[in-house]
Parts: sequence; C-alpha cells; structure tokens
Amino acid sequence: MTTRKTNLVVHEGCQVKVIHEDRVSQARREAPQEPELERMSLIFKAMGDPSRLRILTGLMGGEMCVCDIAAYTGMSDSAVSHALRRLRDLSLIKARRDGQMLYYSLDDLHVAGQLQMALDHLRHT
Amino acid sequence: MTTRKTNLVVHEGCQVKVIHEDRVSQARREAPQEPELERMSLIFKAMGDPSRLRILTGLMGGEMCVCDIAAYTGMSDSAVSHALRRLRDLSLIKARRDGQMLYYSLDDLHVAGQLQMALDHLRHT
DNA sequence: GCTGTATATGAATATATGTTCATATATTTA
DNA sequence: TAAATATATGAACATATATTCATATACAGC
Repeated sequence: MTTRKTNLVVHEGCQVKVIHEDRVSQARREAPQEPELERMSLIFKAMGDPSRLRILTGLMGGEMCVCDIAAYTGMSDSAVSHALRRLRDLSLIKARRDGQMLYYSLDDLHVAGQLQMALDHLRHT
Repeated sequence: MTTRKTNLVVHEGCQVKVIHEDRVSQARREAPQEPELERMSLIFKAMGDPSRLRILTGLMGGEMCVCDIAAYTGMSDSAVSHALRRLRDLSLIKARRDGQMLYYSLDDLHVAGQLQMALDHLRHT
C-alpha cells in the first residue's frame, strides 16, 4: 500500500481530506445503492435484538403460534405480537391462519440461511 | 398440524399456556445457548446501523484508513472512530498500522460472506 | 346475537444508542 | 523537544426502541 500525503478534494460540494483517493472512489463505485443499504440495515437491526433473534431461531425448527412463541421465549403475548409485526413487515416471517390462531414461520430459505451462517461461524471460529 | 386445546404447563417455576407443547419443547431442545444468541444479536445489531453497514460494505473492496472512511461515508473522523471501535470489539474488522495511519479491513471472510449473502438476497428476491 | 379465546395495536415510559464536541494519545518530522 | 497529523476517547444530548398496560379486533362455539 503506497502512502501518500493528504490532499483536499471537492466531493458533492464540500471539501474533504482524502488520503487514498483511488481507494475511496473505488468504494464509491462499488457501493450498494442507498435504498438497498437502508433496507439491509433494517433487516440486520431487526435480527439484532435478543428477543427477536430468539423468535427467529425458534422458528428454524418449524412454525409456531403466538402463544407457543410466548411460552418458548418467556415474553408476554403482547411483546411477542409487537416483535412479530416488525419481523413480518420486513418479510422475515410469514403467517398462516388456522381458526383463531396464526402460525408463524420463517418467510424465506434465505433467512434461515443467514441465521445458520451466523450460528456456524460462532461455533467454530 | 394438529390443533389442540390450550393447557397449562409448569416451566421453570411459572405456569404458562401452551398450545403445541411438542413444538415448544423441540424448539427448547434445539435453541442456541444463551451466550451464543447474545453474541449473535450483538453482531447483527452492529451491522444494523446504516453508518456502520456503509463502512462494512465499503471495506468489502479492500482496506481503508479512518480518513478514507470518513471521506467515503461523509461522517466525521470522530464518528467513524467510534463506529470502528464497535466493529473492532466484535471482531468484524481488524486494523493494521502503518506509520500514523491505521488501515481497517474486514476481519474475516465470514463477515464478507454474510454481507454478500444479504446483498444477493435483496437484489433478486 | 353473546361469550371466550387468540392475537393485534396505541400510548406511555424507561432504556439504549449515535453523533458531536472537546480533549487525549500516538506517530512522524523538523 | 516541539509542532503537526491521524486516530481515539469520554461526556452530553437528542433520538430511537422494547416492553408494559389497556384496549381493540378476529374468530369459534353456543
């Protein structure tokens, strides 16, 4: 890595210090689009809460109703319902109604994949 | 899925409603250990902030120094430094010193994998 | 219709979190 | 040693967030 003197460059109207201008502009070219990044962060944030993560990993073994999830996690029905809504809004889980009950499950194989990948990594790094 | 009447079961000293007791106890058996889950949620939470995620995806193309990252993200040096510390504490990134500068890069192929997987999913679901 | 059960929702509150600002540390060069 | 540069840190503040509580909705059975 060649070390260069800091110089000032104008980007989007404001002057900023740049040391490795090439590296920075490469990063800019390859950057995810802002809406993509925004959605991505919403998804990670949703998975980044212990309660919601417990729900998600719990659902890896198959669907559960709200009441089951409450029993499994030790949360109140209401807290579970709030959590489920958030996960559902992001399409991380989906619901199937049977009578008065709603059975929740992971929406997508990808979600399970992401969880499994994280678990695998934790377990043998 | 067989639907049964709700019954009351004692778990860890407190009485809870359980509808599908088998499903709940299966989930309990297969549940990640609590410290695992805690660490997992810390990692997802760290990735769940737009600024930190911007940094991480920026580093997918190679190492950058703090100053580069500040230019790339539009954040102040200080904010970048705080973000980097958090990512570093979780071993998501690592630092290499060269003179007065520190070059940060993704710590692990797994981190890149997780990011790439999330991006791929967003892009063609 | 009414009652009971499963789930959802809104407001409130307590806690967590990201950025800024001021200051500190580390390293190079004079 | 002193000055300049790159990065780090702590406190403070403003915002976001998870849970609780009270209430609402949806469905089943009578």
